[in-house]
Amino acid sequence: MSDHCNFPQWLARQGLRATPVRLAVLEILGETPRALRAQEILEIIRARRRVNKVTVYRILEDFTNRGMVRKLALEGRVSHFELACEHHPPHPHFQCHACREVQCLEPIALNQMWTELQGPVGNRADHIDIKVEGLCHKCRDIS
Amino acid sequence: MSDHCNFPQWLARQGLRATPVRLAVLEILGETPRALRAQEILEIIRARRRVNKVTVYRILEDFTNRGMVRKLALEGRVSHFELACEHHPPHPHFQCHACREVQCLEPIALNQMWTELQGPVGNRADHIDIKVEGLCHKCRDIS
DNA sequence: ACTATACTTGCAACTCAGTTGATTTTCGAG
DNA sequence: CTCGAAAATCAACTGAGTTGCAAGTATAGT
Repeated sequence: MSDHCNFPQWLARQGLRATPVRLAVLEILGETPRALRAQEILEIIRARRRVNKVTVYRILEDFTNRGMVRKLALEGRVSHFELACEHHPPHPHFQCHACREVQCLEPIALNQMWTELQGPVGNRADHIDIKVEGLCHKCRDIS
Repeated sequence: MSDHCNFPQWLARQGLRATPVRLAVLEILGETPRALRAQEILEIIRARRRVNKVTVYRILEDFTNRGMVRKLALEGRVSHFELACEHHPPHPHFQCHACREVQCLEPIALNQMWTELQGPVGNRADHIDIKVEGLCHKCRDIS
């Protein structure tokens, strides 16, 4: 995904220290072409170093609040995360109901839908999430 | 919402007994013009009669599997539910980030987006979910 | 360097929506 | 009535995510 981003610099601009765990979270999200669950991120980091899950959850929460990462509510209990850097603007997602993986789709013109969707007069829309469910090509080949 | 539906008949067609709790779940979802959390449904039923939460969760799960109810994954841990009867076709949702209530928006032409969004070649899209986040008119008035 | 301070991580215990399995109750056909 | 299936209940569990606090680590000021 966005290997274009300079993560240490990004952290510095946010007034955050470039600690190993924070860098690992950003790198993992940057390397993976799909949205990841917190637990997946945790496991990938643990393949390299010892980390406590609380640290990862707190970093993800912090990044989300700062708008560095987007937290997606795509299915029941688990959240998915993806980079929210300049090279990875908001876009629709595709979740396979077999493998549960979340692919990122190409961004589409949201502004247009925006006005159509505002609903009850007086509501202020801040954000649109589009999720497509189906069967991905990998799972389709298997079955 | 859909007071048009004959719930006992609907249950019969599904081969289910029209028990008080099942009817209550359908009536509550039918009366409320927004998607409800399982816990809200539970509390509303409990205002009328004694029920175990497991019963409500199992009924909601069963209805969801039968396609009588749609289960929405709109935010972290809690699911929202809404009737999926003929008078309540799929549609976008609006969630207020202040009161967390979920309003139902008017259905829009999904078929058109469908083809645009399929993403990687070979993926089969079965369903589209659109969620708008923002501030509802009620919360807007308060602030 | 040296300490004070703030920032970061770790640990253990907790929360809470939702689930499981086994048991009891209720209902409807015969 | 009564027997078997469907439905509801109970208690105990699951697991992603949280909380509070202690311990460790980096940074600024002297």
